[in-house]
Amino acid sequence: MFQIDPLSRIPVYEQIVTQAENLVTKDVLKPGDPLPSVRSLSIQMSINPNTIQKAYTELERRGLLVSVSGKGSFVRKNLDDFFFRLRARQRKQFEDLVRELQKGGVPLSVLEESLHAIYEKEETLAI
Amino acid sequence: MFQIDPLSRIPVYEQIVTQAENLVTKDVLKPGDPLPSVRSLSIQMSINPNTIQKAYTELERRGLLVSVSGKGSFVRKNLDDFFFRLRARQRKQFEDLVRELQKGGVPLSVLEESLHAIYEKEETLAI
DNA sequence: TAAGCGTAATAGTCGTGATAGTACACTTAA
DNA sequence: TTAAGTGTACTATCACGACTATTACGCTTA
Repeated sequence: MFQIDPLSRIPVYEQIVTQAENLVTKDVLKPGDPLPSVRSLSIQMSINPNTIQKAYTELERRGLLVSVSGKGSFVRKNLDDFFFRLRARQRKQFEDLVRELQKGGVPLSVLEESLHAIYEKEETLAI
Repeated sequence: MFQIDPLSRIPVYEQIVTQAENLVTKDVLKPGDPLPSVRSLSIQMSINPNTIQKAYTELERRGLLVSVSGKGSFVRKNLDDFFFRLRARQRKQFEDLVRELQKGGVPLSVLEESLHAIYEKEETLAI
């Protein structure tokens, strides 16, 4: 379900969070769907339960899932708020980097080229 | 010379490296120019000498400056290699993020808009 | 009742960033 | 020659975040 790179400089819990967000975005995980339990994921991926829990706690904070003691964790029914804030975070991340690169003297044309080169093949279906 | 934010999640030495790169890019620091000594910068900015040295070592590794024992640190005469690798790093940084956002379902149009909104006022003079 | 669930708490390991202090070899100017 | 300033090296210490290890509690369900 999740592909984790333990050698990455990106924390494991953050990798899980991002991948869960992508699965929901792609509609692979649908509202109401159960997520793997903390323990089962922990065993399956050889990751400490605390790390899984940290990811789930963050996902709940972001409005992607709801956790119920004794039952499990489920994708939230109403994802409007989650999607709204996700898009805001993504846009800010992009804009922060672009501003940095602009400060570093990178011309607009270079970024435009890279952008289109990446998107050229698989055009995303607009909102 | 450098504006450091000690509260940033970005390491101090990395802030120095980036700002030095920007100064060279903007031609504020020219080939042959001396950089402040490790000690003077350390005192002036109330930063440990080791942190300054770490930044200078990285800048030398990146081909921006040359350090001479007993004399000082100077902006390298031939910056071709430095600029080439800097541009490659910047482009990779941008492309990595764009690919992540594409995975996250962000449509091209949104990134295009953000990109142009940031660059619209101050159009960089192309290479 | 027993198994599985989320949750909480504590303690320990590890790597990195930063600090503090000392020391050495070199260059330059007095 | 001497003194000051330079880059460089080294060790030790601290703080923090990510991660691990372990135990425990209360809940739900078959």
